[in-house]
Amino acid sequence: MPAKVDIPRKSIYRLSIYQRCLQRLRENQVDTVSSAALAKAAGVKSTQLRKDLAYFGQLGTRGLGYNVDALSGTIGDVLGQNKLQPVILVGVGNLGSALMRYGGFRKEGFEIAAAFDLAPRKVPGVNVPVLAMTDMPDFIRRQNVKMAILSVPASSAQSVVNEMVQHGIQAILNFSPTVLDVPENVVVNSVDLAVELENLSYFIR
Amino acid sequence: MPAKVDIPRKSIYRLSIYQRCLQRLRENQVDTVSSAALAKAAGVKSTQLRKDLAYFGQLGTRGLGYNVDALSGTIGDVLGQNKLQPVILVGVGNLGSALMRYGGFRKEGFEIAAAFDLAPRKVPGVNVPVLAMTDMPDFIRRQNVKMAILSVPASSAQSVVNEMVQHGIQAILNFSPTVLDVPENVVVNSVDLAVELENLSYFIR
DNA sequence: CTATGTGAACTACTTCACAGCT
DNA sequence: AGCTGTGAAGTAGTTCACATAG
Repeated sequence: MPAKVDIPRKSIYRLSIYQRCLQRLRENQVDTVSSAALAKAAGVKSTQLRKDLAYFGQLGTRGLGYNVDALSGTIGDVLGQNKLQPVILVGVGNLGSALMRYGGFRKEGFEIAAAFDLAPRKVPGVNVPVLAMTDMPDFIRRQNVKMAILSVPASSAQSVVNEMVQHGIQAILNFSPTVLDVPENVVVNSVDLAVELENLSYFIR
Repeated sequence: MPAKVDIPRKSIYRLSIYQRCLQRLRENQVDTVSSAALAKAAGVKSTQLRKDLAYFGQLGTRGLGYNVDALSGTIGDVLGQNKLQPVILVGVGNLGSALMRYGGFRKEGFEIAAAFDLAPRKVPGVNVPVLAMTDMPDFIRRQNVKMAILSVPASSAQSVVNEMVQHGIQAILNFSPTVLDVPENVVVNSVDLAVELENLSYFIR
């Protein structure tokens, strides 16, 4: 795989969007698509799409466009979708249990291998074990889990993160409304609902 | 209020973070804070914080720092937090009902005024009316609602958006995994769980 | 003639360096 | 002396313009 260092994070985000559009094309038996058409579906400019894809080699055919299957496969490799990636979820509250019930992850190559909570109890209708927080370190090591979804209250987020990271978690999707402090080699994406709403609120007059 | 046109969107996001940190300072009876200290808490560089704040005037005192109450008030004004902003939520599934139960919105100045679903039924433990989709247009107009949270399946997202926008919604927080097409004057922030995970997946080796 | 790939130009954002108040 | 505010410099990301391949 090519060097990851100087590919913009925003390009990576867009690859996911392209991938979704390609999936739809595939379902519709389309086998070739131009940058213009795919860009339209993804809501970006065609030059941007071509730049994004060019980071990963010459993926298209001049005069013709991109092969849907091949492009989708390449993007899947880049995003690590092509092998099921185990993820743990920590904090089985309102949001946590809703996320456990959300089926969309598996389709995109992720599997919630287990959930953890201080007061573990089964989430109805979901086939994921809910374990005690004290079982987390062991689970991470044994199953070699690298990714975690964090949906605990803000007050305990940092301490949970410290423990996760210490036992091998390298990437965290954070839903707690707080700024997390992590080592250089750990990636955090934060989804902060209040921040998103406030941002919208600013842009309405 | 000053012209919104050339203030970077990222600055607005950061204002929300600063606001949270200020709130904590306020709880601890701190009344003055330096850009260095606040920036540290927010996880940004102090120059960036000062630039962000400078868009809204001279808010600090040279040699001293920023008054916590005053700064928090100004940011609240900018973000429209100082009057309770009504929001509707459309799509009362797993995620939708979890969002309804999430208490954090009100604290930040937002109130879920009503929720809408094709098959409306009360969400236990929440004091928000759940109404039929057909009631939405009227509700938006009568209550003059400008903001919406969208948590419907991808397949119906665009048509719901079209209807919302037609009746006056100006800002949408979108949880559906799809690209929305909206008029120029409508703002959309999308939170796409699969995209966030894929992005993390890319950055772990 | 069509559509990709890409250096060059441009735009947006961040950081620096330091002037200006208190 | 201490800390903010800000033009200037630097960096990152986007768009343009066009050479290149089918």
